[in-house]
Amino acid sequence: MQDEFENQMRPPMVRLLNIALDEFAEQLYERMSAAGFGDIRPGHGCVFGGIDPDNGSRLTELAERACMTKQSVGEVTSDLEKRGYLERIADPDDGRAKIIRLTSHGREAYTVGRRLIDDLEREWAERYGEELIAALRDALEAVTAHRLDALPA
Amino acid sequence: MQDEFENQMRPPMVRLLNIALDEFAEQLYERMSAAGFGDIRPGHGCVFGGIDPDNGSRLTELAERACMTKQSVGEVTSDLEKRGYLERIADPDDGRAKIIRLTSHGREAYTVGRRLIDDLEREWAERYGEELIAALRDALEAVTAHRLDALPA
DNA sequence: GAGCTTTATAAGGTATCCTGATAATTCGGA
DNA sequence: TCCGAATTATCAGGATACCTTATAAAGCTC
Repeated sequence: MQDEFENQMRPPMVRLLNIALDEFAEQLYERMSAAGFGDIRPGHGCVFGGIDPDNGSRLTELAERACMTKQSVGEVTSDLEKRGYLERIADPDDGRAKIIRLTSHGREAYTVGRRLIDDLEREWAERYGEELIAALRDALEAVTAHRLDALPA
Repeated sequence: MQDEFENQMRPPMVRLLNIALDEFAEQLYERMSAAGFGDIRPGHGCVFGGIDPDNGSRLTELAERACMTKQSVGEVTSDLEKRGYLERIADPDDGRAKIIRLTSHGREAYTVGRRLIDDLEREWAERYGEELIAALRDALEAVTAHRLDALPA
């Protein structure tokens, strides 16, 4: 009863998550743009987030890691290929498959992106407190653990 | 240096936020559907999240609270109106404006939605620990505070 | 009352996902 | 060894959730 009353005027969790994500993403893509990668958009994350930066990955792998359909990831892949971030090469071990690999430009974007994400997280820690951001991380990892575990290496 | 090494293999914050939001939203809309509101979609949140359930609100208010354009919120409003959740009535105090009000069906969806969100948050607390979810809430509120503060009552 | 602002809407476009269908290749068992 | 089933990628079309630009009507200020 008192719990309901307490919660009544606090913003719902789904809204907080939404705003926090939006905030982080906004800052990230602003900096990506400033770093010369203005054509990288959130939707490209399903590739950059799952690709093996050294050996490349197959479309099926990327789709599975991103929890998306192969068609969707394929579309994003074509877009990034068109923009010069990726290349598709035939898989020598499987005639059906292709290996999606970062070009040198793609590798650059990948590296810069990772660094910007780390930067942002560090800045959040400085701004809001190390402990608070560590707690945020821990909580998010706990809440998403079963999803992350279900993913392949 | 060691910090970079520690972070290296942990999932990036933006991904964690993405998955957590997706997880919460998925469960919420699943239950909304089970409760008979299967036609309520995430995009409708900009109205339900900002509307005054008693007296209704103007489009401009809803757009400002949702940080969206009036056109976008207007589109969502028309959709919800078509589905019987809302009605638009002329504002007696301003000939330009219309008041967007919940119908009885809309009020039902609103109430059920709020309860389901509270339910979910309570279940998360039971599953992952009261303290962890409280910490998650606190951290998210801290990180989003400046955005929430910028909003009107 | 003229000019600016505010309210809502119309029209059209972009981004990010989806489902269903298709073609090529590989694999596994009779 | 060959045939059917599974796997890989892709094509085509659609749904959703936003956006920008332009318009119309009403209010506000001087």
